[in-house]
Amino acid sequence: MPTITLPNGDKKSFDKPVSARDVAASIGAGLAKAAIGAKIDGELRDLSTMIDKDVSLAIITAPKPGQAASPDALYLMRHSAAHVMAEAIQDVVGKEVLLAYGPPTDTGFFYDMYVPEGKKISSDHFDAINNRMAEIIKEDRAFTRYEQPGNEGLSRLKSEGNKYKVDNAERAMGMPSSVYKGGKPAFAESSTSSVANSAASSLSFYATGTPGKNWEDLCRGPHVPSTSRIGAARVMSLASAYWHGDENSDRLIRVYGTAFATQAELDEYLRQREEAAKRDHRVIGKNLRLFHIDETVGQGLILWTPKGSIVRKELQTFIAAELKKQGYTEVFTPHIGSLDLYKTSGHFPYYKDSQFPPIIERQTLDKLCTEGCSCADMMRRVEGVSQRLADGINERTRATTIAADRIMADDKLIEGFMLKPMNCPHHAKIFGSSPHSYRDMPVRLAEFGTVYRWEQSGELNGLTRVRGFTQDDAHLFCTEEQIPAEVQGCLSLVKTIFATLGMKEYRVRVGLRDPDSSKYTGSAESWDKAEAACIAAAQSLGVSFSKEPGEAAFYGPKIDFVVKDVIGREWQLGTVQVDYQMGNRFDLSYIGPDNKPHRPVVIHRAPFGSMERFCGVLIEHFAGAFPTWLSPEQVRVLPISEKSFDYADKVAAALRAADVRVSVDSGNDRIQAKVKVAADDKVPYMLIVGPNDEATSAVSLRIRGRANNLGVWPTGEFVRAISEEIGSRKTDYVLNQFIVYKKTSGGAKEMPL
RNA sequence: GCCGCUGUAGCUCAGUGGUAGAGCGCACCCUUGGUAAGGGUGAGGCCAUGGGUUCAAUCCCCAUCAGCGGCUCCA
Repeated sequence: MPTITLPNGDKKSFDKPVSARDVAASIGAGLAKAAIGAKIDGELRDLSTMIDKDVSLAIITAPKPGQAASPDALYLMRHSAAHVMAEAIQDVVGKEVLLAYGPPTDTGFFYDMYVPEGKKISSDHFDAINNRMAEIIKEDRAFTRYEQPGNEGLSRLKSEGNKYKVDNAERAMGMPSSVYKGGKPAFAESSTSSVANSAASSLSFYATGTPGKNWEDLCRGPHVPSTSRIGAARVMSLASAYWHGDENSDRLIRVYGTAFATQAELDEYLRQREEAAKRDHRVIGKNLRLFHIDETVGQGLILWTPKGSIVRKELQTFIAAELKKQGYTEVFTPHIGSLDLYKTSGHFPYYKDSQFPPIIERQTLDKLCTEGCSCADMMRRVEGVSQRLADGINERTRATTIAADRIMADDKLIEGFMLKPMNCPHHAKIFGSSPHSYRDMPVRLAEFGTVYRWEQSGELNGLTRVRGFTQDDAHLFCTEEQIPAEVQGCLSLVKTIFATLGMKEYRVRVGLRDPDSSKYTGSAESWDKAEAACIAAAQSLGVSFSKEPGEAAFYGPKIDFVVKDVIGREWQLGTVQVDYQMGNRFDLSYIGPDNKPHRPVVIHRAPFGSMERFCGVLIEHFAGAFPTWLSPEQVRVLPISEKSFDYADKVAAALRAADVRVSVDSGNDRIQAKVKVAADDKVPYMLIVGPNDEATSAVSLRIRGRANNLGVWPTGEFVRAISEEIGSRKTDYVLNQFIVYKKTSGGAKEMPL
């Protein structure tokens, strides 16, 4: 006698077990028709799932025309599409392809498969696979679930000779894998891949059609009722992946695909991908000559060309001005620091894998050579030192105070320098170089500081993942009471800058400590206060934020910024981190009202991450069409013919005098070609000048992407308007002024209001 | 770092076991023009680097480097 509670609170009672489909039908024929799955007590299940006890139930429906599919609906469709794709691949490429693991993802799904020697999947197969998928979807075969007792199912899988499925089954049944020998945690532990319920005394299979007759797969489900409910699906790309993500294990082919409720949505998704590809900052950066990466200089090292340098510098000037308003003081520090410094800070040897190796002093090198120390010896020595220091630091981090000199005295075998991986040690030394009273706090030291990190070569990517980058860094040395206000200040800075750049959508993640872990330094009481401050600050922003326990650094809670660009992609930028540890490591203090020394808390903050990444994100956000104040070239004057070159120069000189970045296209192309080129170069304003304009001391205005051939406007007025737009970092100001001008005046000779 | 794909003119890309082509860009000439490409001529390449196979390699094989797509990683 199950009683079923619906999402609106209604209850329905039945006198015998019913399927979710039956419940949908009892509510309405329309709902039953639209239903593709069910959420039973919060868990996504097949529509055919039988219900024999009291539960809460939500029917998952295919979206109505024009409506977006729910995440649950997409999940069902994509998980089902993975089966369809796998079947299609086995039809097209061969049954020898062994299936491993095929879950849905955020944007689609993939299926990892083992392709035996002699067989190959390539993009040449995509058309055939897509066609076969379309056929299967059209055949509208039912996804039919059936269960087999665990041992029976297992021996069946073993007889089929697919060790990957055997492994999945064994894991699902809570058994140690008899086939996978790797040491890494299994991906099969995630809920999407488990093929049985937690009890797992039986295994579930899904036939795409009739069991024993049609294609089948070991699978936990759930699925849509039948293949036609998938809507539209498509194979997207190939990549390699390892079994269990373990590089010592079998190499599998990962075939990516995606599915949507309708072909129109799939087409739209593909269109968006094209749009995103067009915005690729690496492509735009090359076309617009914004930056250059030269393999002779080194991977992941950015050469900022003149145009890109303007964008970066303008951005930096803007951020610096905001920092000044907030009471920051600017400092400069060198790009390297001695190893001792990083032993104190813990960077060496803690993070040695993500840093460039030490720069050894000539004296030390000479000494080592004289001793007959080979490179291998030296590496071992560095490793040995590293290990001992790491062990020592590990032990000591539990103590509330670590005397810097104790760590520094630990080992003098290796002396030298490191390219700095962070700016904080230098800043801590600046703070520590003079006495501080509580009356001076907080001390806010800001630096656009360049740091170097050893990113794995496969991670490097344009401007967004590099080995040398300049952080918009600052360290706020403050009292514990000042934490909330300082964190708040960091967030308001971010808000101002995002607002100016038109990045309206962003969210923050507040990383909190894992309550069950003891790896954190500092007292529970301090943590509570700092976490509360971070949460309160995030709340006050008025944007969405999430609390993420376990995501804090070991030395304090943090706030991460994730910004959404105009086409909806998210980018992780910078962080604000509260640090209780650094004051101890560097033995920093300020004198409190009690005339005794106190430890300052340090807030690290680089809200935009790095200038490199932020510029990369901005290039994609604006698709290279920067607002006027950021544009490398703000105005291009296009003379109609040689006759107007002198006048064009005069116009350009007037703009230049007003600090506008302007150039003159004095090529001998026709005006059409000059307009085309200026548009390709994404110059915000084109001033077309010919004899007519010269006669009236005017310019013919054309605005990038907004309006063509706006007609004439007095030169002086344009200079005034664009100066206003640039000075206030606005967009559209010139256009708006022009519209006002056109409305209120009859022609070019009159002045606008 | 691992796997796969790629590397030909400044850029985007064709192409061939007998040492190379297009379009754009660049230079020059004609054209002197009114809002998204006027016409012509020309310069420009050790075909990523190093080995090998071959009478002969840009092409086939191996290695290296770099880029791309993934995986893993990101204090």
